[in-house]
Amino acid sequence: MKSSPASKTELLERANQLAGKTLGAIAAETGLSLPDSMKRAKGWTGLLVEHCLGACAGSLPGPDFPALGIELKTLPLDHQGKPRESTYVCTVSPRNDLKTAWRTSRVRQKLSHVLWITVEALPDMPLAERRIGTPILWRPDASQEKILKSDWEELTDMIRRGELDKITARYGQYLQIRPKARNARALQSSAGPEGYPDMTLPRGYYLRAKFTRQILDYHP
Amino acid sequence: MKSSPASKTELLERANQLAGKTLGAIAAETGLSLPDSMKRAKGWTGLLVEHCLGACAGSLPGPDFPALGIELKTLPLDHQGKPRESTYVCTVSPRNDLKTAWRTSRVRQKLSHVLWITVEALPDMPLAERRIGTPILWRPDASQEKILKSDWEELTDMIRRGELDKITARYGQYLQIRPKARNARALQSSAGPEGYPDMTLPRGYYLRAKFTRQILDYHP
DNA sequence: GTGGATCCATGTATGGATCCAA
DNA sequence: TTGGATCCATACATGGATCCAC
Repeated sequence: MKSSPASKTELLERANQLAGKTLGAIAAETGLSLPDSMKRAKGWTGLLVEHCLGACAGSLPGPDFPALGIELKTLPLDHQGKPRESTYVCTVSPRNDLKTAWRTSRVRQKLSHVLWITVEALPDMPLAERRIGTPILWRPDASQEKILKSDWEELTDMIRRGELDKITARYGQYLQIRPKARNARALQSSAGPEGYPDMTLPRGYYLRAKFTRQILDYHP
Repeated sequence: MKSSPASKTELLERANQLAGKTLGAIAAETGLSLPDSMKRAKGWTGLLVEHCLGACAGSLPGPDFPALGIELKTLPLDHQGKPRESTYVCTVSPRNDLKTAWRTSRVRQKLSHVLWITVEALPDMPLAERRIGTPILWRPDASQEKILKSDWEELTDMIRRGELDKITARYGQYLQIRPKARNARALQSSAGPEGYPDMTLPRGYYLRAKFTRQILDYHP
């Protein structure tokens, strides 16, 4: 693990040094072993990139680069350079989310400043050959934030009305809520219609792929 | 792991079957491997006995035998048959402890009905040769509970006044508070003088050896 | 395409206690 | 003797995401 970058400039330098390299080459440099596939190592690329850039791995709940206020996200791309997957943002924490407004929400904090690291993710391409792309340092513009805020408020209102279990991934234009758990039987403490405790499936906030595609389109 | 005992009678039968056996013999029967010493396996005897009696290992926060409302504790004895160590009860949780009274406290719940399993624990005796003693099913009598309550209330009042960091193991006649952490640098969330969050060393409630000795004296 | 389901790593928290220096 | 320090196992929470049936 490298030390934390001292500045935005240093962070971008490191990220640019990764651009164009294959995961196999990076793994070899860092001494990490390459898994056979992502099936059993879904977060592997993210951990590898965190390691290379000196992010504070697994430290909660701040951004990956606390001194810079920047969050790191890897983004898997298809053969057209479009995102293949939605992007996980953070967990849904019904009690805490109801206590705050959009301005101070964890979703907004996480998304206020993001370093996107794109990675080739074609299903038939061996992991070792997949290449890192050009890094994108992004902040939401006014129109993007407006819609994110609207989505978040719609979802939070449903939670407030005790309708968490009615929320499906179909709500939200850019931001959606989907399961985020070990499996469908996992339960976490929640809040019922009138604030009473309840157990529900753990969920997370995700960015739809069509939204991250828009980000890429503005940073070609 | 055996199934849970269905009744107090069945639990006592199982405990009596362990009495007189050595840890080596029991480990062999259960297929568990005996550690070289307790230095690196401090809770080993407790886990072994839980296994043999069918306790719900590690399930929180109820008693070891939920259906019976009975807590299991092993008690290491010296060459005179006296307790060698204090007995851990439960962790100190400042916020929760302040919300409750003695009647509903976790300390009282844990101690309301205990099955004590004594074990020889002479320092020079090899682990494999140490023998389990006669089980003791115990409930605190009125005078014991009076003092436990008094100790708990004294300690809880100190926590309420924000004096958790001033509490040493010297307070309390039967019940004391001592560190319970990975090491002295470990920190956990606490509550400051006016309810503000604070970080302190994790601590636990313990029964002094002189108290458990009293229990043994009444059940010779 | 994508909504619902799932997988790994890691850090804490809790439950089982005993160690050891003064 | 014992107050303060420490050790192991296991479960849960969170952060990293991708899988895959429909």
